[in-house]
Amino acid sequence: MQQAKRLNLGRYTPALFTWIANKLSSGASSNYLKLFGVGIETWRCLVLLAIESPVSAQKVCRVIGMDKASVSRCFKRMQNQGIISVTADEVDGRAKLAHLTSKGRRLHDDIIGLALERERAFLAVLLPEEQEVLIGLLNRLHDNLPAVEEKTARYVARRWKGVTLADKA
Amino acid sequence: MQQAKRLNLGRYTPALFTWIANKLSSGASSNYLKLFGVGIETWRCLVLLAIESPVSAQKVCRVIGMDKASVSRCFKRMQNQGIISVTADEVDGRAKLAHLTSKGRRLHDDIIGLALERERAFLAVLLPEEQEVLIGLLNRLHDNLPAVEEKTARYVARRWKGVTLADKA
DNA sequence: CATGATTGGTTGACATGTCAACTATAGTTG
DNA sequence: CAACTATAGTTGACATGTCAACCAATCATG
Repeated sequence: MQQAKRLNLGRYTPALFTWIANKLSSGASSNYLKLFGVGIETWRCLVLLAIESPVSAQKVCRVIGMDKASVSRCFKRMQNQGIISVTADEVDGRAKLAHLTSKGRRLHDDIIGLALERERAFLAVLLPEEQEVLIGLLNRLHDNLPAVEEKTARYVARRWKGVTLADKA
Repeated sequence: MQQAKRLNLGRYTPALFTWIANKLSSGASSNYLKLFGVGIETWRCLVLLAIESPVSAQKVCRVIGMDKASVSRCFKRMQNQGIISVTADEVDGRAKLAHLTSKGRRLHDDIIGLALERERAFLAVLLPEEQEVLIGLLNRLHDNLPAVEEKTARYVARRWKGVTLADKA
């Protein structure tokens, strides 16, 4: 069985996604840091807090796809900066609830203008219909991510069954 | 002038890109680390080395979009692991050239099967025509990234001219 | 050819992202 | 209710990604 020997970089979608996302995120992060003193993590939490406050760390993880370790550390930082206040959940003793403060609200309202401007610039090369197509494709691909890991695990089990790192060293 | 107060997360493309790319990359990285003892950075360099060897660090930066600091450290690691050998460029005394070793070639050929399997699983929810549309859109968006930073800089200069962090603290 | 600007690469510092181990509380079930 | 399991959050460790400062070699120009 002949195996493909090289990737075509211009058509290898994981690389394209990584490249685009990294440049977008790091550009955003460095702008937010310079102008507002907060990074992209805080901004992501702010986005959800502006939609729903109070909110638990858990919910942030589920909705924005951040790791719970990131959210935990980010909440602590935001609390120190006065962007959120934290209370215990009265129903569930394990959970903590983050409440957006007025300072946090102002910060959100400052950043959102820049965030939307960046998105406009990013999508400017696409026609409105193409933007709709893109959003639809992205959402379907996003929903498919769990299946990618499942299929990978099955493939690895088949193809590399019993092979360990030492065998290849 | 009324400003949008919240983002619609399901339609905010920077978030969708970040989410998809992070999950794809970290899933790939953890698989490559477990099975082959190398991370996603090494794999990215390997991809280019399989297409073109020898290659300079500079070229890797340009083609794959990695930062030169990452490439520099990655090359050093790969050299220690015997995946590449490094020679001086005879034409340009500053440049170093990375040559894929036979061990590196075997590693590449092992990983590419898994990488392609992951891409297949990822794209499985799209029809072939949709995959073509996606690739086209991604390439156009990718080419537009420099313009995003330029436009952002102009917007910041207009909107936040002379405002410093201290003013907002 | 001398000088200054540019380019390839290295390094330190730090932001971001992930995993795994751990604690504490909730829920489930015999 | 006791034992088990699941869930929310914290923390340490480390992979990845970026920037800025720096060195050395090259290039461009007067």
